[in-house]
Amino acid sequence: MSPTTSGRPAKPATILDVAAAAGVSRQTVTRAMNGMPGIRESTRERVQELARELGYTPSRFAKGLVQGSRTSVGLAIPDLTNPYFPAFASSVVELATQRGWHIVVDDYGHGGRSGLDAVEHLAPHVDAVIGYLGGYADQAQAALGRRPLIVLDEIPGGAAGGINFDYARAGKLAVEHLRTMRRRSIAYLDACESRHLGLPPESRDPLASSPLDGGVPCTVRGKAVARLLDGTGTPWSLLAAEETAGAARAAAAALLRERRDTDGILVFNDLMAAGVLKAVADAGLRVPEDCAVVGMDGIPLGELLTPELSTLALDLREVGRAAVELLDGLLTGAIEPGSDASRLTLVHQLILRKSA
Amino acid sequence: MSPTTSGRPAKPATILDVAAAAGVSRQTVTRAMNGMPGIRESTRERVQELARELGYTPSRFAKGLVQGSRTSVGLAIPDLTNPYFPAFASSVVELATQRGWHIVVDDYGHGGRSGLDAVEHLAPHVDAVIGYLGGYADQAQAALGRRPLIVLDEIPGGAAGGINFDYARAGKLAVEHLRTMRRRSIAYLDACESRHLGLPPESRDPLASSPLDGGVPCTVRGKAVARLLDGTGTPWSLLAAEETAGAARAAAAALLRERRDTDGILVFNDLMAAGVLKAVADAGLRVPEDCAVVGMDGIPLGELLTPELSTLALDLREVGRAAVELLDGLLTGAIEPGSDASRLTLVHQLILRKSA
DNA sequence: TTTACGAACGTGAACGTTCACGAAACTACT
DNA sequence: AGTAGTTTCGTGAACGTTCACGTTCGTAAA
Repeated sequence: MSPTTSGRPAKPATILDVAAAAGVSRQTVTRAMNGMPGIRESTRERVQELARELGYTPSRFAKGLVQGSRTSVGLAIPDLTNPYFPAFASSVVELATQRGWHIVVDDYGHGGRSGLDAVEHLAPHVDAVIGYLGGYADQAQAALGRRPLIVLDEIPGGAAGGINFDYARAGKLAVEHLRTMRRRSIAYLDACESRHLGLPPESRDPLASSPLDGGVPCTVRGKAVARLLDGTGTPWSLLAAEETAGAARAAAAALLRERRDTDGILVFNDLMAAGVLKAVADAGLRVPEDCAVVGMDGIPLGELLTPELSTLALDLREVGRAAVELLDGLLTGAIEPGSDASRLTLVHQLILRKSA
Repeated sequence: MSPTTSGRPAKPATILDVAAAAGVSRQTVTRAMNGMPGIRESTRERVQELARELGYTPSRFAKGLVQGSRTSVGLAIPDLTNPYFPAFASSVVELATQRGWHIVVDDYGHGGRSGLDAVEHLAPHVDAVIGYLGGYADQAQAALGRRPLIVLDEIPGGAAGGINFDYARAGKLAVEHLRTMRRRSIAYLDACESRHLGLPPESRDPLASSPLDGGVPCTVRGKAVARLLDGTGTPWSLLAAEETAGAARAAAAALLRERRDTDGILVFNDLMAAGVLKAVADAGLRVPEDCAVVGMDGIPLGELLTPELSTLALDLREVGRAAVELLDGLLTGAIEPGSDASRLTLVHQLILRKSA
């Protein structure tokens, strides 16, 4: 038996319904519901009881209209299926909740949507956006008007704030380590998702999607790694795959068939590296003896793989913290949009486990 | 250079500011912004341009107040760090977005918060909630009043709708398979997080947290498995660990030290099973020859482990779809809250890969 | 010229809440 | 009893938008 007497789902009860039922005024109901002073305790209880019975829920619209917006923040995520993003999102949600913010999430990985689609979907409902937008940041900031936008990875000029990663430094750590290990034939497996290029899908370089030596890497981190590997003077292979473990596994399998001497693979991210680990095992090779594998991201999953994945790790909770604090500064006015203080660069740490 | 002339961040522009700037009325601005008919095309463009320059964003509160609530749905998640939940959330977000809904997410896994805390945090901002609440469902439904609540796993009577899983059937599949494999000494590793008990933390049974044979399993699926294993007549071990791979690894390590003959382990979920896989390898045993491992959930991660994890798999996208469609039915009135149509039971499928 | 009519645009009202006041009732002290 | 102070409660206004009308203007048919 439900506590409500009946099921007349017509109109939701308003504050006036409660006031009438209790024989008091709007304001008294407000005081009762919001724990405000200036009301007799017995009255408060009576009103609250009545409100419960009537199924009264204060309209968030009316409340927001008069009180101004409590902060509700959009979170644009390319793909919740890649453990990197939930790890990041978890940190953001935790810190946002601590501040009393609300997170409205959009995973734009399905249905051919872009980061811009996500922001446009989010825009009418939020006061700010944090997100991995894959190159649409300028247009996204335009869609948000004055409301702050925190872009992660590959910040263009237009966004209010953002966080970058130093891929040159990260790549250097990995490449130097692989050379210390005396690896002579290194490969880099890049991602070929168009969103990393920051251009609409149709304009991406088809060569970069080819399984082997597809011209130029299409991602920022790929470009950084390519520069480093070019600098070593030794030959190296470039390949690209979709940003999934399965696609990476297939691409690495092809690589190991065609370039038998490959003895070290640096991978775009940890999820893809997990696939590469599988491919090396499939080929009957040992990791790291026959072929070392280094991932990028630092997701917890890496420790569960066999062999445990060596990786260029980001402190994911720190990334989330930085994003939230940057946004906080922007919202309170402590940080000027577009200023130096609104940009931040985080660095990777080379974590050597078993795979390299 | 920003398109806006200056930086007077005082008050955000309203529809009246735009109307004044354009020399027209509120209503004309409304028509221009919302693609309504009855306005000259040249006027529409002029108003839109002006709105952009003034940084005008329609107040979602005022709009919501007059138009009524478009559906914004809360999603309460125990722990985004467990790949199961992002996989589920990804499906929910995708389908919700297709319907024009918005998802407000709360990960209550940190800071000692409960599923009820999450719902209470969400309640003032959403029209419905979907979530894994771990036993607080009745109180959560009370906090939501008339608004629909879809509870996953362990539905009590109070919630408007919910999805259950048939653990008896699932456990049967696993136990029968282990017995077919001639496993003589089976262990079940349960989770000991209090939220699975549906009781506040302080009231959980301390015995169940002990590493070995800690009395009675504290989760619903643990109870179902215990019943099945008791039915086999053969001895079996019960242990419990926190719901992380690391804790599961430690618990399984202890088990393998103290019960050397253990040759089959059924695990609460896939994440914990990943830890168990590690523990078995740590102990110098082979999977599945020396000790078989079966997980539960069916997360994609399982395929990346070595050996690949056999598991009682749910179709996670299907779980999300069911939740969204149930909520849809509740919101449109097609489904009566609490009716038979509002409850749903999904079944696991035994996927045999390499670990059993 | 009148009439009719549609296109383009404007105005009062309403949505449900809180804020800033003011009014009333009750208490305590002279 | 009179007065001051405090507690409890009520009322007009405002928040920014859309809805349901009205009004104005121009054009074409009568």
